[in-house]
Amino acid sequence: MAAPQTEARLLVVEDDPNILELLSASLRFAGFDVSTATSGSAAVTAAKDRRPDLVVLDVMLPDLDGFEVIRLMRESGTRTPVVFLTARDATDDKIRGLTLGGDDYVTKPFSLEELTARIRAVLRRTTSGDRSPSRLTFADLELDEETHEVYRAGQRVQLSPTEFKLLRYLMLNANRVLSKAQILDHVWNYDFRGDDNIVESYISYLRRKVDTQQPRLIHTLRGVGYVLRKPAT
Amino acid sequence: MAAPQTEARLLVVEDDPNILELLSASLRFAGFDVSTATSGSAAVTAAKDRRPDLVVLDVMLPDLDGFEVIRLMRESGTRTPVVFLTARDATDDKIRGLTLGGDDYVTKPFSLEELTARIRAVLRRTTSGDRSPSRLTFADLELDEETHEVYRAGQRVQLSPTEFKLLRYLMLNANRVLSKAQILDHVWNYDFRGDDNIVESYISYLRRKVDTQQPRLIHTLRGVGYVLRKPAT
DNA sequence: GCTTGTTCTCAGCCAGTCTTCAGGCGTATG
DNA sequence: CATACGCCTGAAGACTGGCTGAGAACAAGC
Repeated sequence: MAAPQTEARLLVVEDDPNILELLSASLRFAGFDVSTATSGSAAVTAAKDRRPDLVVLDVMLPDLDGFEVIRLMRESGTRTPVVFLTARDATDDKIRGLTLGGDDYVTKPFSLEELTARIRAVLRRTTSGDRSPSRLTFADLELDEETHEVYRAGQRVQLSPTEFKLLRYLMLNANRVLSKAQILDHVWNYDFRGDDNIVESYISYLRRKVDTQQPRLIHTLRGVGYVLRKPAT
Repeated sequence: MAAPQTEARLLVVEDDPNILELLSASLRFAGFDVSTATSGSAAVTAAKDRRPDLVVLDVMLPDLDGFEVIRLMRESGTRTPVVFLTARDATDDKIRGLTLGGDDYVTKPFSLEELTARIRAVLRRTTSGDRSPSRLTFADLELDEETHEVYRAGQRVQLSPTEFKLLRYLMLNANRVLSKAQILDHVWNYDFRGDDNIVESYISYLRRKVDTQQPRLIHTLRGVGYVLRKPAT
């Protein structure tokens, strides 16, 4: 994935080895410079040593919880932004107010699209003083990551959350062929256990909503995948 | 086969001796430097010792499964890309997330063409940052491995998946005479039990689609095989 | 609670694709 | 020159991948 924030340094803190592997593999592949820690105390040390631009932090850790980790990091003067990973139910008071400091959180199970979008958004806010585009464009398609508004040829189009995530993923990877497996891996939650056909369904929905007019932008490559691109290239 | 990634070092991990033999022989012939392992634990050791550029890894192994192998390899710091071999049906839990780190998978039974194409694609993506050509050319033939687009003399030509694989195989082996048996072995799935005649059929289809104009590039050597080459040689 | 929108599954359908078969043609060989 | 063999190709039928409508399952808001 051609992430705009290429080379930003992330510290990923997560004790479940499977999820840690999932995260670090995909964030690295997305162009981030990733280091990892599997406990709260290791995280505090790593943050001091490596000075990451952003921390991805599971709130449930074996030793300290995520909020403790942040407090310790802040006490040593670091003002690193954080994206928290929390369980679905966590209506915890603690989660509240997280977004106040420019931080954000994502609930498990998340999709990688979701997480990387949040990371990008937080980095956008905190680095380079707010002055970066939250708007993706491709041909006459426009997608605003902040407001979740989508326009085709200037016309506003209403998308459901999944449709939006799928379109964003296609736009971030415009002109790149994406297999159904890749789309499933990135756009759907990591615990989704269904078949490929759901991708076909959502591609179908998207086409109906954003690709009814010429020129067609969403193309099927039979046996290979889908690609967003201008025809006749 | 004149693979672009000649000399890349592969580690092939597969417990079925027949398939292992098939794979290592043909990948060696394709120009890769191949070492092998027949169990998960042997694979981990071999990866540490030999530092391959890519691992071809059966997910069904007698001792550890493929995912365990990867995790152990990653824990010892290796960031080697992987192409997994999986059973067709395996919509299995585990298969999800495989494409996240730039890795890929091929379902059994595959064709060798399929597998080497995936290996090349993964190496292309992971080594030397993405911008290497996915385009094969021979004379006025162009074939894009990523988008599956084919041009003859600048004209776009539509090919079916099998036609595409056959042409790619011919192009990768331009100027080399290929017997029908060879073509069958490389382009068709290894469990294909059919007649040579299907190769003739597909050569015929290909000629109709990409070889209608002068100079003719696909030549028959009666009793021997086929060859892609410029005439008057 | 109910309503509304959304997610996901399922099954039917269609176009395109794969595979087989058989007849015809050309070339090599006696 | 006759024959056999290899190759080419049209036709036909089976099969498959992808698209979509219908609806069940679920969640969110009222």
